[in-house]
Amino acid sequence: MKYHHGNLRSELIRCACTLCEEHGHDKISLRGIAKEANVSQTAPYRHFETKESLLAAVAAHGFVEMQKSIDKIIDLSKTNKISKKMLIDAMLAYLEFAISNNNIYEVMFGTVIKDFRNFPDLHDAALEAYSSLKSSIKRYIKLKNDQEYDEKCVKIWAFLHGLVGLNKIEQKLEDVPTTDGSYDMPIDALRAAKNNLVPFMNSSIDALIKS
Amino acid sequence: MKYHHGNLRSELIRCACTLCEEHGHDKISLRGIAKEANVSQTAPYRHFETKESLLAAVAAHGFVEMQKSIDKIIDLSKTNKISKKMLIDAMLAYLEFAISNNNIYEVMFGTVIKDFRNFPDLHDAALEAYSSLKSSIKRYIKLKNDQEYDEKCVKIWAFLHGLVGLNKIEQKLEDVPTTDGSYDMPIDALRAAKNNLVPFMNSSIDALIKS
DNA sequence: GAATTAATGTTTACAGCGTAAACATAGTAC
DNA sequence: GTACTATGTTTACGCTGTAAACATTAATTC
Repeated sequence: MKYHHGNLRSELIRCACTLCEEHGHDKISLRGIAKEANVSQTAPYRHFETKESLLAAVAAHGFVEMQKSIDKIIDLSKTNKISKKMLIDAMLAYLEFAISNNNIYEVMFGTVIKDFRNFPDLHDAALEAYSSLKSSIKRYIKLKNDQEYDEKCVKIWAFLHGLVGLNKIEQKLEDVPTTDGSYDMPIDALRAAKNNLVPFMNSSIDALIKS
Repeated sequence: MKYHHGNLRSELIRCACTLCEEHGHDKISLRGIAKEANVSQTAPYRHFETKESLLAAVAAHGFVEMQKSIDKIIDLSKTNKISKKMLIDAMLAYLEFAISNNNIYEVMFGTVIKDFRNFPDLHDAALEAYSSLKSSIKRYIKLKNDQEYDEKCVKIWAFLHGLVGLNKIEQKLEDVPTTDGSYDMPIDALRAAKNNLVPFMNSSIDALIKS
């Protein structure tokens, strides 16, 4: 094994992403990540000031990947109108990413990273995500002014982000018969929503945009 | 100082709530909580199996308090119809609680507690919160069947929960002029929403209920 | 009411953590 | 080739969650 790794920085991010998604950010250690990358325990400190800083890189990577998976549906380089189906599909892609990258989504939106201003890459990636949501809506519907687009963006993003959160809750409450023997209402309700996600999203998004 | 504390369990929960809200769940230690309660470092283990278990008690307490602050607006012991203003006020109370008890809300809805099934009190308190939201909506509007109420509940709860999440994001992106010198769009949008929260909520909740 | 047991406290101990400091090696600039 | 810088390793420290052994008090049994 040679003394210098050569590409340790990106290797650490890669390992951190893998381990984070597998075990959750609160269950992984810098030491574990270093071991995974086959370097000494303190090697990461040549590339990241703190653990938070490495997790910020994980979060930034997450925003970029999320963007990519949405871009597969809506080509952001174009400006032509998009259909409602396409918009809904993009929102579904958001949910799909959030749920199948649960633990990384947690790093992106949770309390691990206190202040994005300390991590310009992350800050930029997060803003990029917002502005692409906005331009999608602009291509879907004609509204009065920029402020109105922002308002719809906030409503829709909040709704999507909230659904992700509720999905996590569902998993925590899962499958416990209540004292009277029946199952829990919120779980059934969430399941029903998930099983009919397309019509569920269709009605909600439409309502929010027109509200 | 006497050897036995007498009421250590509830005192620990109280201290944990205070410290958690002040510093965040990831910045507090069992040892610190024990010190705050003037007992030895391992005394908490006579009342809580793990740190997670103590935080579960904090979360359960949070759900109960949240409920209380909503009950101040909607008296759950009654069943008469409620006005739209009252419903909106209850939602605002939810947001108010979530934001002014930021760090405890994080414990209630975050990833700290993996599985509510391990903590029956917490599990019950969380279900209670859902069912009171549902009964509020039932008293506000007449819908076809129970399933329809559940669907609206999920939509509204997701929306509220998402707004709380976005509010946290706003704080993390705060006040950074972008490269072209202007300020960030999502922040402005979120601020605008907060400054006009009542009409913002009015239109959104209405749209979701009717969607 | 004394003896036994259970509940609840303390002390000690351990491995794992983030990270600081000192040192080692390898690549780069002159 | 020599100095400098970047990037790696070793060692060390104080803090953490928590297990185990021990101490004290309260409750139960006879």
